[in-house]
Amino acid sequence: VVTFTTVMQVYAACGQVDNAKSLFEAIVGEGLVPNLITFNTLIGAYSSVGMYVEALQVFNLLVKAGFEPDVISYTALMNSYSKSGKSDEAREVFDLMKRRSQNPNIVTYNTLIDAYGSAGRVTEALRLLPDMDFDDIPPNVVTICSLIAACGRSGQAHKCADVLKAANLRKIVLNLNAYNTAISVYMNGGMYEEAKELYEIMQLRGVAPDSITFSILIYGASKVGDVEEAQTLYKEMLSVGIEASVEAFSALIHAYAQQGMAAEAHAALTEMKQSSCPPNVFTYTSLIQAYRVAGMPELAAAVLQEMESSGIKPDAVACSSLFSIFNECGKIEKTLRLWSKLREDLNLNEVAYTQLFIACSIKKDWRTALEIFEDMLQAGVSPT
RNA sequence: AUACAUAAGAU
Repeated sequence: VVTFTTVMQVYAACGQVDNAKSLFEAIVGEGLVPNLITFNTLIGAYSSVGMYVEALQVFNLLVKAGFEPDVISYTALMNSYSKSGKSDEAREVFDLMKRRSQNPNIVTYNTLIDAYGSAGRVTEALRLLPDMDFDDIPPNVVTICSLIAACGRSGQAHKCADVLKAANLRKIVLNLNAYNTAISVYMNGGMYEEAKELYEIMQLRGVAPDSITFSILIYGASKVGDVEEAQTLYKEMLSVGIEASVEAFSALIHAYAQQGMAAEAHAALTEMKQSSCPPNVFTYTSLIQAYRVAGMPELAAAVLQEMESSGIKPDAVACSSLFSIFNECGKIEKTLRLWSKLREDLNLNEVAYTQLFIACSIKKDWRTALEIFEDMLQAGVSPT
């Protein structure tokens, strides 16, 4: 059973939920008896992809098999709700476990905080800090990082300061991820000064920035249209001995794109290939954007060819970008052709679908619009 | 052997 459970965990770790489930069934088929850890592993597999219905089924199965759910069972179930934005349901499980006198631990609290945070409910998330103190469960760096991220998701970057203060007060040492998250939240909230200040502070505290830190700073500069600053930061990164990365290059290309500096964007792409930093879908999406802003839709379309030849599949964002370019220059057929080509193995999002509807409405092709609409509903994308 | 956070691209 231990062996099987270990393998299940491997499937879960690579998001292969179906295989994890099959393995569970195989265990039972072999006449073996799954133990509590086996059940918990399967709940965890479902929870990581937000399949809360299935997670709950396994939870109930566990009880039916005569086990008492432990703190991990409850926490994993909470996480399945959290991942689908169902913070109230996560809270219910939390309350339930308390009523059954199972004590929440730090992970349980962090999961609940993240459930609120993912749902954009920072206030509720922050309110849990005193509860943790009351329960004698000191918050840790994960707690802080979740709260910081929550500030960003709810568009309240200014509340980050409170979280950082709370961390200081409790002598919680922030790690690189926590700093990066906070800097990024400040950047996205337009609080450039605070972001820069935190960048200084992290170094004072002995946390060395990495290429992600610099990418965040570069994106921040590109956000305010400061290409020079973006370039300076990029050079600074290299000068402190941090290797160029896809992330940093992509950030730089994004900065060029915002200004329609297509030549520079393309030059950066060439350079990254030479420095053995293979471009990813983020890089290409920014490059497409560069051509778009520069008013060169043909070259934007050509990026798609290059993606194909380098084996990078366009995702929903890349497609929506291309769709809107085609729509803008009246190449409606191209939009629809790309869709029919990719519809089999691509999950579009609401932005991409909207561009498809725009294409149909320009063409007054209501039949196709309806077809796309049905496709959208089947894909589980709800209209906005 | 099982549960938690962690930047960036399109409208």
